[in-house]
Amino acid sequence: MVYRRTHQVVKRLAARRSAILAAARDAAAEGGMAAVQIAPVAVRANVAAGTVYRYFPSKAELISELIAEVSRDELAAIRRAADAAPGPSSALAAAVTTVAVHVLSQRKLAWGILAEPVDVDVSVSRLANRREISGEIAARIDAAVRAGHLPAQDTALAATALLGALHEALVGPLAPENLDDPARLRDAVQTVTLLALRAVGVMDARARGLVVQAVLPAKALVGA
Amino acid sequence: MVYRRTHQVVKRLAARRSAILAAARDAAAEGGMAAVQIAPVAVRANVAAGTVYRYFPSKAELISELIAEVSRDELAAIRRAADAAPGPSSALAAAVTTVAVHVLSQRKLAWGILAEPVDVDVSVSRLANRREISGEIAARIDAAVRAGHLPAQDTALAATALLGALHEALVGPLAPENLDDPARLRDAVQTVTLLALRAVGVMDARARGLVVQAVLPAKALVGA
DNA sequence: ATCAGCCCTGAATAGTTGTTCACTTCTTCA
DNA sequence: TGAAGAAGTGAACAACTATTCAGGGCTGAT
Repeated sequence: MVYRRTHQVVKRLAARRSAILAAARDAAAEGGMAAVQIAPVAVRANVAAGTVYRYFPSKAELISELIAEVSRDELAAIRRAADAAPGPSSALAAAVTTVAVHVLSQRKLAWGILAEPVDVDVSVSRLANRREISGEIAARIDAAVRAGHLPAQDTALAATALLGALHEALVGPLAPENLDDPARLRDAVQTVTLLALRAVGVMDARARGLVVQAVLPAKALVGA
Repeated sequence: MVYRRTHQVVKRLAARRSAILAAARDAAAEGGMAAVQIAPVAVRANVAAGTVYRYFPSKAELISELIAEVSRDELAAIRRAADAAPGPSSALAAAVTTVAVHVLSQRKLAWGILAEPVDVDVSVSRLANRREISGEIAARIDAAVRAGHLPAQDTALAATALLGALHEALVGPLAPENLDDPARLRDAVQTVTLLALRAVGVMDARARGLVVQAVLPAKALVGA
């Protein structure tokens, strides 16, 4: 053989792969999953349509990786926030707030990742990622239950319901309008977090305190 | 003119229109909105593809009417259940339970109507219908607030969050599996209703009582 | 410098599905 | 019964996009 991949080439290939993924992400953030089409993505990434297929075997695979990437980031943020909290209830509040803030910071992208149309192959991948996030929330609820802060309950169902409430209230089509205004945004996050905590059984008064605690550190993320 | 529509013909036309809508509804119930394609719907309705266009100017229009029809039924059911309740809190509980039961009785259809892909024209219609249902729930929350049963809150946001929680927990991809089993189904409805009531500020103990009250009459609907 | 082998290109292909329309069939009424 | 007009048909058309592939260009060892 008279050709072998040089380190430089390997790096360029990796960069190109990232560029394609980033282009897909941008497209999704702008126009939802429907806007993630091979030709436009290729243009954004400065490659030809055919090149995309040298990096991803199919569009479904590309979208799956995109979803996995975004979900990974979100899960890590949730864990970080929750682990930094002083107790199980605070951790739950922090987790919920983190989801709310994340989802708000990229509404269109979140919508695409969470709910928009996709074919079956993608659904499988998406489902796995959502399960992980839901599982994380469920674990936090469970911890609070075991600590005696919450009544016993079906934590998996509760976690799913909480995520549904957050998503619908914040990024769904019925979500409030002016969420670009930081003050409104904070209000929305607080309101929804309060609802979520009460839903799993935190007393109203206590919930209000937890919300305030949780929203403070989360503010830093809003810019991100 | 030597031709005028006879009463019989008018009736036949109306029947055909209904048949097409029903075919679309069936298709959606079986395979989601993606399965609502002109050709298959036409076959189900025993007409040719072209005939569909004599009754609906476009696919978007057909789907919009389908959504409107289903939403109208749901809204009526919610109002009926809530109005029959003895007080504002019971009414809210009844409304929530009704949504839960309805959504469960036609999961695929509900999913399609609520969340699945559709083009812009349809989104507008869908949005209007969801707004109505959300508004109805908001009104019920508001009534309970005014009666002093609940803390003051952003009722519109709360209503949206509740609907999101219900949908995600009951028909979303993370929903529990064996909801065909009636016992499980009732458990799920109860659990989710409890979460919803607590979310808006009903005390745990009182919420449990309301749930039991609300689920009894709603049982009748499950078969429907 | 040279050439084997890989990467990239983008026009062509193929599959899907909404929509149209020339034609047929049916309904009404003189 | 016959003609006017409406309703129904379904094959053809059109638009959109994922995917392919034959050929051009670049990279790296000799």
